[in-house]
Amino acid sequence: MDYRRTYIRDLFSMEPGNEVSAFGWVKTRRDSKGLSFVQLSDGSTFNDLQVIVEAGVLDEATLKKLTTGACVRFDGLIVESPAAGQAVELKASGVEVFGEADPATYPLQKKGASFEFLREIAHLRVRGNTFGAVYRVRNRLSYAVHNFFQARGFQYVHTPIVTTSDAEGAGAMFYVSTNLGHDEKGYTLKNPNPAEDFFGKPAFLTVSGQLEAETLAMGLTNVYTFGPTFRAENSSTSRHLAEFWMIEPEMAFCSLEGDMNLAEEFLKEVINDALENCGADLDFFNKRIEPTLLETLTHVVNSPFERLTYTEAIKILENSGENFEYPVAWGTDLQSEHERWLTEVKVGRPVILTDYPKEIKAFYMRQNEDGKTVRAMDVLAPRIGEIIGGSQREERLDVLEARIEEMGLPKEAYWWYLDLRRFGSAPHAGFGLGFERLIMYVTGMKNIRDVIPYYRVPGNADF
RNA sequence: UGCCGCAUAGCUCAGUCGGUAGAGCAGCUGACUGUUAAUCAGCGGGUCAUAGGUUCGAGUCCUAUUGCGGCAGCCA
Repeated sequence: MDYRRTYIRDLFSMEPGNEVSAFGWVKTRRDSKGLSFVQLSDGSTFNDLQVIVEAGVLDEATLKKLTTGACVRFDGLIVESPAAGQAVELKASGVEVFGEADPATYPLQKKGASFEFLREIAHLRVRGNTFGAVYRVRNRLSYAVHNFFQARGFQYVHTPIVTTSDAEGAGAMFYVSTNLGHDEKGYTLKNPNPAEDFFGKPAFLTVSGQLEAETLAMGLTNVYTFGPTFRAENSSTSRHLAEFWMIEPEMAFCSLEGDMNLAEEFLKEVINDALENCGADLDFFNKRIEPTLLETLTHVVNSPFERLTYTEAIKILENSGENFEYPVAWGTDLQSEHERWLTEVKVGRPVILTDYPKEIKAFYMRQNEDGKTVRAMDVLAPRIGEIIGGSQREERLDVLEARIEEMGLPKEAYWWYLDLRRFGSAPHAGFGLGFERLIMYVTGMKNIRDVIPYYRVPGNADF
């Protein structure tokens, strides 16, 4: 056996008459007098291969092993299908069963399992229609992300996953330590002093690669990261994970306008890539998960994003006549209900909001001339809310230092970040995009736990 | 972290006024010569999340705990 085999995806385009072998897992078997139909999947495409087993080809004992979940190789002939539903099928001449799956205990069935139940068997859910499709789209989008940036001369950079800088300010962090003992009572801290721990100081899992990506952009010009990120927030919602994948481009010689252009181009291109390359999967999502999916995605690809300043958005919300649970007022952050109304009701497609009050945004965002707002942008999308957050960065040393002091942040910790402004500072901008939220948007899946193979949330890190 | 909801067969669920457990699917046995969420007939399958309480009697009412989910905050 060799990895060079014909995937089931490729068998569908073969001429009838070809002698082939098909490897995969049995989805279902339907018996009729004289012949059996086996649906076989190898995950290479949404559609299953229909295998015809005529009476007498296999002995009764072998046929009985072809149950849902069993792993097999069928040998046979590609033939035109006489029935509707598929153009070609495999007429079996022989089979090898690699692994049986006891039907009495195999937990997957062909019908009606809830996503909540499937999360408990996350190691098997990939074999179902929905999760096979989710993971294929996830793969294609990953590829499209790299294509997008590489085609524009952006260099892929790897920022650290373990960091001793707790200064990003993007959220609660996981502590990293080797200072762990284990005895019959359980786990204990061996030494409470971080100075004697592995790194000689407290260390954490990264919450963002942005600050490090900025250093790399100040030398490589246009860069991007695409890697895992960790947030220890106790947030249990359908759109938060403790471990998620983030895409963070950073561009030298770029303003907020350029940043917005990149964000819009990016979303349109990768969504269009999925439309062109994951057709069967997206058809399934459109049929079974989110009935407006294809319409929405096509609309997003073909129409310009609405761009509003924060101040304009506040005015629109104040005049909306809507009875919001939380009041709208300049200077406070928009609530989920406000963002949803803007993007879902008012505009009906993605909205980019810019120039937020400096008090509700991070220290590194570039201050506007008015002294009140900063060059920040959020891209809001219907169904999922905030999908991108970005800004033009403050490149002026004095302004940045003043802001750090104003916010009471430890200036010493930012010595290397401030060096970027001391030596060859450049106007620059970037954004962060949660990859799982992008997948939710493209697939229509409602819960972020269902677009990553193994999800981590407060209280759950199984598998 | 706060608020709300849910927990009954392997899965998805019903269970009326508090009166002693039901269906579909899955599984098993069989029928059927083209099925594709196959169909048809039959069979087996339950500590009603856990622990207390109220009651003659609790799946049903009350309390606590655990698990899961939704929303909010935080954000991506």
